[in-house]
Amino acid sequence: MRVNTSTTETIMSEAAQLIQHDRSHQISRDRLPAFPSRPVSGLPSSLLDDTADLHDSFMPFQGFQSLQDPQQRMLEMMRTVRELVQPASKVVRPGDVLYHSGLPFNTVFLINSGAYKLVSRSLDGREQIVSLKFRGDWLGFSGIAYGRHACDAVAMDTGNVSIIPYATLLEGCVRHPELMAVVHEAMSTEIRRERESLMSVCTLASQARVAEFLCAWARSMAQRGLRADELTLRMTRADLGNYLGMTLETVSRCLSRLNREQLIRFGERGRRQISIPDLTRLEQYVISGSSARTARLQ
Amino acid sequence: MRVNTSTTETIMSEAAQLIQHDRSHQISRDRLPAFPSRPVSGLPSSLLDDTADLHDSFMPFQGFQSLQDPQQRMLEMMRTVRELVQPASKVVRPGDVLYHSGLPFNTVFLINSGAYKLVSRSLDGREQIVSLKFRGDWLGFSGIAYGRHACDAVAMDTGNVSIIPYATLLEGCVRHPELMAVVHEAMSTEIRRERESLMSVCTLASQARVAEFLCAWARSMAQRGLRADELTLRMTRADLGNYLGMTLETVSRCLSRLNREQLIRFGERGRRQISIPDLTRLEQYVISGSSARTARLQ
DNA sequence: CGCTTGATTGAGTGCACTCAATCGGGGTGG
DNA sequence: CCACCCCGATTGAGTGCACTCAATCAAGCG
Repeated sequence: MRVNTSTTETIMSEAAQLIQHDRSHQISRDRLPAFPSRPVSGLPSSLLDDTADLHDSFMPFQGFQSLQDPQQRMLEMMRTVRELVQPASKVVRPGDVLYHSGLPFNTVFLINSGAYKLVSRSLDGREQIVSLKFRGDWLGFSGIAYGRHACDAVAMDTGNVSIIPYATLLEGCVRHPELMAVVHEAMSTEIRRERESLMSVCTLASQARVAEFLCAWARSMAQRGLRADELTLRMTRADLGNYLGMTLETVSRCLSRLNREQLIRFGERGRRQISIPDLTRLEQYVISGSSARTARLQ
Repeated sequence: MRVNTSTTETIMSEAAQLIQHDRSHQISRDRLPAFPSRPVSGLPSSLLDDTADLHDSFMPFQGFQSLQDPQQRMLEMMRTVRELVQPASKVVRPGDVLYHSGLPFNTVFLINSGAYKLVSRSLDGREQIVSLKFRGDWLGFSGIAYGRHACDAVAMDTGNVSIIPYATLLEGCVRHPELMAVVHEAMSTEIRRERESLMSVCTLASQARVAEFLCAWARSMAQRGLRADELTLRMTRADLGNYLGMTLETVSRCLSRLNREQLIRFGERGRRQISIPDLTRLEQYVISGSSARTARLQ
């Protein structure tokens, strides 16, 4: 990524920010293979031993961790919230803004349907899409910290969100520990995803980044029980490029190349519709295409 | 990346500015000026009105938001945790690993001193430093989501951490809502910082990225009451490059160039020690050097 | 029909990468 | 003590990927 230092006169090009592939989509951590046991180096073993046996004792709080199917878990989570909080809900249309960066924070949202983008702004006007959110995701957590929202939340499609005043949520958490577990889990998931985005942006070449983005979107859809082989992107190339940390031209070129290489296919209803004939092959491409773009550790 | 300073609303950028800059370090949100009221466009006003009056009612839960001085707030937060959880603590030495990615999650840590890096690994072996943590930061939140840690936490220096079994923390949160507020705030802060990192990587040219990293580190130190004009980086150029999404050679070149341009100065005790004669000037450089690297939105 | 917005593609350039050599400090052993 | 080595850091030379600029095309709309 290179930046261009031109003067500030252009328009809003600040976007470039992000990249990552799955930024806002789930990672299939569940598919994590049995983790190779690795010696815990450099750490007094007592540190880990101290707490190792607590695993069971805290399970009751873990909420939905025990459920295997992620989709089931999500539904369970949403049902829990509906029952314990009984939130109002709201229909949103494309372009609607749920909250603005800088405005006082007092509400979070749980997405029932639709697709949303979170846009951060820097002082000097750069804009960055920092996350994409879908059904089952929460909106607004980043505003807790300083009592003001940290970004804009913009609907990219018609959808529906539950409106949950933060005060109500906190009260619910106090009364119902299982709700607190749900909230913690959701925030933890959000932290994880941001990091995956960062990793994508930092370690993948542009075409692999686009490919991973598509993989992540597909997995995200699959996890929500939707079609994973026919994606309908609800974003312009500019949005995509901003999110992925590259220019819109590069996005376009990468998609064309992926199409040429048969890894994806454009749909009949415009080039925002993308079908993935073989997700495994696309995922394989990401791995093989992951060039060591950045400094190797160690 | 270039930003385009066109008509974009300067209003928000003020706020954004307070937010941004600092990747893994706290931002002083408290300095936020009275926020200019701005019409909330695109959203049915009822949506916001519904909850607007709740602001006061949830203040009691806000914990330390009302305290003005961030450093005071941090101390208050740490005192609260110590009182309500009474955690054990542990000394760590450079290279010690607090937890490994993939291992079962059951403990979080609160940093009393030292510097730590969080390293994520992808399935295909890529490694990425996703975050740097210091006194007052928490370690381990990302493990809540799937019951397994999402990254390695490695000490970069001698330090001390409080060991807090997650079960204990949850129990404490149930009993003491103010502790829950602290935890939520900490997680929210973590989400914010990850996003700031992403924005840096996506929108800044390499040299500005290095400069911003130094600014953030300096602010972070200042906020913790430490010297902000004499930084002692505890990382190799490779670590730095990995964190910033560039090669170690590029990091080296950027630092040399910043030194040549008098924006920084190398210390006597090696080139990992960096002094910043004029932080404001360095911050100015970041802003002016932020070219529109990526697709502009809209 | 012209205008606008989004997407694609081409041509050319430059920034950040790769490869590689050199330098310096800290530790070890002859 | 010095020679040696290893590791981290710096610097140079050259290359290539992703950027900028720009033209073209398609679709939607007044």
